[in-house]
Amino acid sequence: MAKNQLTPKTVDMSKWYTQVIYQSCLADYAPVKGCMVIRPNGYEIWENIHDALDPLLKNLGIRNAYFPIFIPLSLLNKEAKHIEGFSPELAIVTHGGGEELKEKLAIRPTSETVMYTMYSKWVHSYRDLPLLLNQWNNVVRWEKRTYFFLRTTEFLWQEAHTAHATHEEAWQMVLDGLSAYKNMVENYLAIPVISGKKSAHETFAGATLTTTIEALMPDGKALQAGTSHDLGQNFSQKTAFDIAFQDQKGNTAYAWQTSFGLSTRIIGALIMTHGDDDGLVLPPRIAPIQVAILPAQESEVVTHVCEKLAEDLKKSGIRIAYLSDLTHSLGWRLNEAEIQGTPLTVVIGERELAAKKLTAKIRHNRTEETVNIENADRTIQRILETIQEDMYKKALKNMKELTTEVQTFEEFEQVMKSKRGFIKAFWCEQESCETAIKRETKATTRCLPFINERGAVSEEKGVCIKCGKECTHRWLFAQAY
RNA sequence: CGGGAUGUAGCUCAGAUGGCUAGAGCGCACGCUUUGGGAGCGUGAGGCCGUGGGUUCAAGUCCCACCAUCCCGACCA
Repeated sequence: MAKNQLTPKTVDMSKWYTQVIYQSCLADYAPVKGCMVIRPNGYEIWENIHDALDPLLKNLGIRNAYFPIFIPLSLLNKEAKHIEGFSPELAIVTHGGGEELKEKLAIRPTSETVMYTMYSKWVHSYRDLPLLLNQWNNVVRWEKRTYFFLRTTEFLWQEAHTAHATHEEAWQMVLDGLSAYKNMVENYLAIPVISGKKSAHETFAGATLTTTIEALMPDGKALQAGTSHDLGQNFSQKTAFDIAFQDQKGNTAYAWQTSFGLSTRIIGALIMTHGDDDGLVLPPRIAPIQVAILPAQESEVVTHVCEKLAEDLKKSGIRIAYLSDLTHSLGWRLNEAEIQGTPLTVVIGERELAAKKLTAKIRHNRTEETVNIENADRTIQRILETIQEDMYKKALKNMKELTTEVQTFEEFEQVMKSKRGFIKAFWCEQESCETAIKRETKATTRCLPFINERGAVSEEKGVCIKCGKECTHRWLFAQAY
């Protein structure tokens, strides 16, 4: 009874979303416009994302480093499209130490320019390549409108920046980075994604090509979950950052570069994808607490069994919370675990001890299982794995149900007016059609899906749904977050 | 930056046509009784009624300005 009344997810997802975040203490608005405080419950999710993704990046040979938060404006100006893309959303420091600065400093909206200034100093020979660095940091983009996790003025992310001797090698890194994201998002966050390349219009400011992983939210809007860019030689050329080196033949060459990032935005996707009308639901591999253990009564035997289980689970590397405060009723504690999105809650009381079974409550599908007390830790581990799989399957099923292939613009409009979701449609790749579709339906191109890990796309014969011109690519459209 | 709305207790909100000591529910603290789905009763703490100005004998209430926040658009990860 009287649990905090959440707006049902299907009624108003945006209200639901904000309420879940407050209820679960993930974040709060900060006393700075557009900024949020990430509270421990939210930050621990981010730490787990870090712990899952960081080794995947290290496997690609990427090492972590740290570059300054301040970027002299002159550096940002070196790549024309880059500055053009970011200047409207820069925060700029004009004073320091009580004096007006001779050169104003931007707070980084992304670190290409500071990092590549250094890359230019460090790269002289083909032997210095590849240079593969990443940083976990904060960036600031002065957006007009903000939304918890999805769009805040300051956000946390990881940005990897690599420089290579050849374009082939760089392109492989673009794909490897994207695969690392897909791997992490699907296997840890249990969110299915579509990877592909962005249209010219949606390409990152300063890149020659942008690849993306796109997730679909239950309300039928798409969320860009991570991007990986082929920067070509746009930043390395002599007129920009001059990342030049001598190749094996002694000729001067310019580095081929990539950059890729994944932000705290993904936590928004996590909340929306799995949450339900009772609040947050987290997949086990990312949940700060994987198992909550609740004693139903205060008795020596019950306490003993609980503590033993807690110990065993900890030994198996499972993150547990022992909710033993009996001044809170069992119901209160069950709700508490539920609100935190804890994947599995184990209740142990006299009833359980008499039957030599534990009651295991599974959050995401609201079911209950009884588990032998003997070797319960192993059974629980298995259940957690099943939960992880089931949550992914459920999300995948939802994504498929919300994906429609259309042949005509009328069908396209129809889908956008009803269920939205991903729409697969032929597009001639001209910006005029892309803009017109967006204006008339709110849908934008999300990507041209890859059909394999090497970034291949399928070629088919068709006609553009907007202009009717013959074309060969079926693009993925959706209204974007 | 355009359109709409809202600022009263920690939270959600009520305070109609101005009127006496500003209220409720939830939450919080304490006590007793409870403990298998947010328990019950009692007591209590907690308010520059967003800010500034104006009208008036009298303003939470009316007028003006400002500030802040939220929602919807355009910009964006």
